[in-house]
Amino acid sequence: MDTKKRIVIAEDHTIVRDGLRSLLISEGDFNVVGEAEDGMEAIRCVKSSEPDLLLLDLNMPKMDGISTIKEVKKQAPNVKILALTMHKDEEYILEAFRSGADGYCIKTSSGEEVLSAIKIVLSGRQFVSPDISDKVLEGYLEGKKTLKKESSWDSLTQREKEVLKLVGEGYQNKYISDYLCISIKTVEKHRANIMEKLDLHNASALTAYAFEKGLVVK
Amino acid sequence: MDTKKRIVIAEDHTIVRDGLRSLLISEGDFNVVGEAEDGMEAIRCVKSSEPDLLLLDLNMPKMDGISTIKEVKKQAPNVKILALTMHKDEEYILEAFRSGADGYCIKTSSGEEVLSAIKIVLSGRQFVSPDISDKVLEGYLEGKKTLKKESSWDSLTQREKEVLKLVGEGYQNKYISDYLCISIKTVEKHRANIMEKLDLHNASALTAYAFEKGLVVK
DNA sequence: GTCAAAATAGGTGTTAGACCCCATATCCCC
DNA sequence: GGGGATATGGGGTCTAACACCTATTTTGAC
Repeated sequence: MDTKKRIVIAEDHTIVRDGLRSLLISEGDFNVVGEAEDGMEAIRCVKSSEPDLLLLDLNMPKMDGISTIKEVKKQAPNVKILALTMHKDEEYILEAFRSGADGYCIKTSSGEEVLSAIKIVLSGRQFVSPDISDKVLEGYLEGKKTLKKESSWDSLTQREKEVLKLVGEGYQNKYISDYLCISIKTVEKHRANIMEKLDLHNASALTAYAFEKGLVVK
Repeated sequence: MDTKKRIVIAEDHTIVRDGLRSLLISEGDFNVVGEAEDGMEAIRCVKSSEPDLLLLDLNMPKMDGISTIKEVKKQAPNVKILALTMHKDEEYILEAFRSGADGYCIKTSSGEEVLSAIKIVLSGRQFVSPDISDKVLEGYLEGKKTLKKESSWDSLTQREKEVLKLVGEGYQNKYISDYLCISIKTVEKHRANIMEKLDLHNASALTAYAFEKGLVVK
């Protein structure tokens, strides 16, 4: 009889997937019973493989990570989900947990950390990368503040998004004020509000954010 | 006596790095003698560890992959370099090879493929992922087209690209000057030169350009 | 060995933007 | 009608960024 825990890996980058598999297998207690390259496939794979745990990269094509979590938990509530993200998506932590994730590792997590995260999650507890646990704790305690941050994008008003897009495209306040037919001071004010909401502090960072959010198309 | 080949892994995502290490070690013929989280560190690490091969992720913070390849090959010409990329940087294949890369794997490569790529490169031959080899061949044949492509981009010097990447990541001149161990005036000068060459006139525009060129990874 | 390009760095300004303060008009919601 | 969010503007200060000037050292090509 095999008491090894059954795991499905959902990760679109083959190299990374192979690396994760090697990591899990070398540990000894795990069996990789399925692999998926996008969210859809992950859902099908969980259905057919009936794993104990799904190791899920949140940044995959065809289906966003949050939706995938929700769908998996709906179809197979007993499958534990450890979310993994290679990018700067700390904002989605709360959303991931609310959607049903049991653990959350980020890009700075070590392989060792992922392994222990898997064990913790399989034991029924929750896991968050130490690097970000403070943030989440804050969020649970304070409630509003981090909730706002997590949905920081949603907290922006239409006008602010409009200004942000123009900033992201490299225009100066003077040009933006002319373009929108408002005072420079108003543009500056919008900018200040955006920066406060997003916790950013210079024009380059704003531009980078606009690109990350897909507000500016390259 | 240990005849295992010495390898340095340069990859900023710890999870991926750990996965790659596990993959290499499980194969049996390789020793991971050093690891780096950005280009600078990779260069230092190659210097001190004297590996047979550098497994180099091209998308890392603080220094672009091409510059890293050039610098490594300059300081240690005998070290083989297998470039690895998680993103859609097929455009840079030619530039990578021209800069001194010995092999090129993309995100769709399997662990197995990376292992065999390493062996091929160590044996003195070149390797390109089958998925893209056609493109490269085309590029070699047509020649000019791929080279001409981005004139203003090509007019930038290596140092300028390096500075541009840091600017694009949202760092200020002061930080950049400290990081590169040069005067803030020099950074300003580079910035001015870049802006003149690209006909851009503020930090946001520079950041936007860096993103468009894929210099900054989101 | 010469010459051009690249990288380095300093001086002296101007200006755009970040960070404070403040006020007003509109709108929607309870 | 009061309260909150939104959009609009103005005051000021201070610093990073930018422009334009100079000059040295290093590097590589010819």
